[in-house]
Order: sequence, then C-alpha cells, then structure tokens
Amino acid sequence: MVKHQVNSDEQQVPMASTPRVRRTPEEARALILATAGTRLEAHGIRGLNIKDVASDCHINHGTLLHHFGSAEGMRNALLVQLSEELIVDMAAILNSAAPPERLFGELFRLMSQSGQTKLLAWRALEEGAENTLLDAGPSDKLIQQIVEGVARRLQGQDVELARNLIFLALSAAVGWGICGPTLRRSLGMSDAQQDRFPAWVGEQLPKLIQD
Amino acid sequence: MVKHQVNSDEQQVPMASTPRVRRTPEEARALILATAGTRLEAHGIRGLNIKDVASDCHINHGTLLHHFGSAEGMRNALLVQLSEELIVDMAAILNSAAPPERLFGELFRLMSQSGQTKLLAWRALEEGAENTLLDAGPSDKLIQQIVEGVARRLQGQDVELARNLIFLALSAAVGWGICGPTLRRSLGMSDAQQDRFPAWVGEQLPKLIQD
DNA sequence: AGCGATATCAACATTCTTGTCAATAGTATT
DNA sequence: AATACTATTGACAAGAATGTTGATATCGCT
Repeated sequence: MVKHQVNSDEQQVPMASTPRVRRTPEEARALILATAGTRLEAHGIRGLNIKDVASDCHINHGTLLHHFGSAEGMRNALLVQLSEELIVDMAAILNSAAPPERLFGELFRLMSQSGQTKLLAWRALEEGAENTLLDAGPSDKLIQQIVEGVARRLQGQDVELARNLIFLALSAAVGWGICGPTLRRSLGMSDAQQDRFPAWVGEQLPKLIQD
Repeated sequence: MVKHQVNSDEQQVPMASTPRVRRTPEEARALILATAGTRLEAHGIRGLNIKDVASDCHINHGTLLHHFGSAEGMRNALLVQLSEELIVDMAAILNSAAPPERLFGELFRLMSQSGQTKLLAWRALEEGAENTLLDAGPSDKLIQQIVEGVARRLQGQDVELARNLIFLALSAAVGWGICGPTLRRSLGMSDAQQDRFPAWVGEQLPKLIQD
C-alpha cells in the first residue's frame, strides 16, 4: 500500500515514484501522431494499435484514449494530419515551374510514398463493398487541389481527359505504393528500374495529352 | 453434467442431437473457400475471420481450423484459389484475338475487380515496410503469364517498355480496385465515366507503344 | 502557499479472434 | 456386425485490442 515512500526530508526522490511528464494537449497529440506515423511506416497498419503507439511514446494507452477518444479517433486524426502534410507538399509541386513531365512524376512519387494513401486504402479494404464510399475528409480537399492545379497547368485542354489522366495517375500511385515491391519482384524487375518508374510514368502520361 | 440424456433403452434419439453433415475434405475446403470469397466481396477483409466464415457455412469454426490449420492458412488457401481462377480468366483474354486496346482494357478490368488483388494488397499493408516482399505464391505464375502473353502480342517490341507498361497497368488496376470509388467521388466523376475508365485505360496505354 | 483543472497512470473490464481438446458421429473396411 | 478412421462438434482457454474508472501528480492561477 506504500505508494509514496518518501515521507518527509532528504532530497526529493530516493525511489523514483513514476516521474510524470505533463504536456499540453497539443503537444501530446503531436507526439502521439508523430509516433503513429513512424509506426505506420515501420510496422504497417498493425502497428497502429493504441497499446504499441502509446508504449513507443512512453505514455499509458489510457492517456492516448484521453486525447483521441478512441483508437479509431487516433487513426482518423493521423489520416487528417497526413492529408494536410500531403496537401502542402502537393501545392509546392503544383505551383512550381517544372515541366509537365516533372509535374506528373513528382505527384506520382509523392502520392505513392505517402502514409495517407496506405491509410485510405486500408480503410477501403477493411470495409465491405457497400461502404467503399467512405468520408475521405481532407483528402477531398487534396484531390480538389490536384485537379485545379493540373487544370491550371494544362490550360485550355480537355477537362475530361485531364480528369481521366489524374484518375489514372492516382490509381497507379496507390497501387504502386502498396504492391510496388511485390509486383516488381514478380515481374523480375531490377531495383534500379523500379526506382526510375515514377519518373517514367511522369514522362509517359503527358504524351497522352498531345493527341 | 448430463451430456447425453438417452442413457439406455428407447429409440436412438428422442431429442435431436445435432444432425451432422460429413463431407470429404475436398468438399469441405471448397465450401469454406467459396464462402470466404463471398464474404470478402461483401464485408471486406474483416469478413475473413474464421468465426464468421464458419457460421456462414453452418459449420463449427473448429472444423474450419481442422481443414486449414489456422486462420492464416485459410486466407492463404483463398489467395491461392483466387489466383488460380484469375490465371484462367487471364489466359482466356491473352489467347483471344482481341486488338491491343481490348487486351489491356480487359486485363485491367479483371485485375482490378479480383479479390486476389485485394488480398494481396491487404497483406502488403498489414506487414511493415521491410516485409513488403512477401511470397506471392501462384501470383508469381500469374504475373509471369501476363508478361509472356503481352510480350507475345507485342511481338518484337521493346521488352523494357512492355514491362513498364504492364507495371503501370497492374499498379493502376490495384489502386483502382481498392480506392476507385473513393477517388471517383473526390474527383467529382460520374458513375458512367468511372465505368468507362477501364476501357479508356485500355485505349490509351497502347498509344505509348507506338512512339 | 493554497487551490482548481486536468493530463497521466495503474488496474481492471469487455469484447473479439484465434486456437485447443476431448467427445461424438458418420463412413468405409474387414 | 465390429472396427478403424476422421470429420464434426461444443466448451473452454489464451491472447490481443479497446475501453473504463478512480486515484494521483503537475501546472496555472489567485
């Protein structure tokens, strides 16, 4: 029953009685989401459980629930954060003066390597066929931004065509980000060739416009 | 403690004691995998747990484990079966006399709608970044077949280019099969336009060859 | 210093999924 | 008909993941 042996004098704590770190809610959320993002990269979706994320933060998993309400809440928050980060990077590319080849290639690489893509895909896979139309949240804003950005860059071009191209690029980015290494191995493709793939896609897709 | 009330005389069973259906192992496995495939389509990956699959088969989940060893064993068996089915459908397309546009379009549609793709993607997402190179089993044979088939159809063409094209088509098929509906909505794309997407991809990709 | 607010913690509870095991019941063989 | 084999079953066990609760420690404020 002795919780706090240090009754009176001497230095503060002979026996460390669980020193607590008290953060602001913002700091705590930021720490947790950063750790969750790292775990997503390293351990995949299964790494996104509250117990492991919390222990990686050196906090109690109850604390995590206190900040996010639920495990699903944490994952949603992570999805939102990753989406917003992606939007920033995306905007940088779209507003750059790079030629269309670079444009598509960079968009492709960015999308495919983002954890946001993996999270979104996972949610689509978990749910059944009916619920495939899930609320993508800020992802909608993300896509919207891409469409506008590309439309601006391909001024006066066929909008329908542009939409299809974006659709193709995004689909390929998702698939490549998830199954790329596996497909690569099955195809007997070298590492180097796979590394060049995003750039290749970036070069090829614009060709479809000039017809 | 009374396990079997009927102790001695009388007819066999006044109280119906769970009529059992006894199948051959092959029949049982086929039934289970068929049910699992249906559940995958209807309820997504979460539908592939042994309790639910077993109850849909009207069998005990212990029976399922008896036939497949483990839950993972069942999912692997499903992946193998789906891959083999896909190989058959794929071969039919590759051996047909259809023009290249139809070829790519049909391959794309087939791949994207297959549960095999979803299972493969899910395994890649679950595992961490290191384990992304998972043993695809008969999927390797599948890919091999596609490469050979397409190479045969594009006789004399650049092999490197063909491989990249296939890589692109497969990646897009995977991404579209998983996130298609979500991306479509975010892009503000009509149902009709999305339905035409595989055909559009089939028409566009061969254009990249003729350069 | 005292006090209120709350971030944090430890321990327990719940639910879900997988897995084990002994007993039972069909089927085939002798 | 007796017997061996095994598919099937029910009940239970183990583990993981999520969630709950009451106590506690830390910070800001007066």
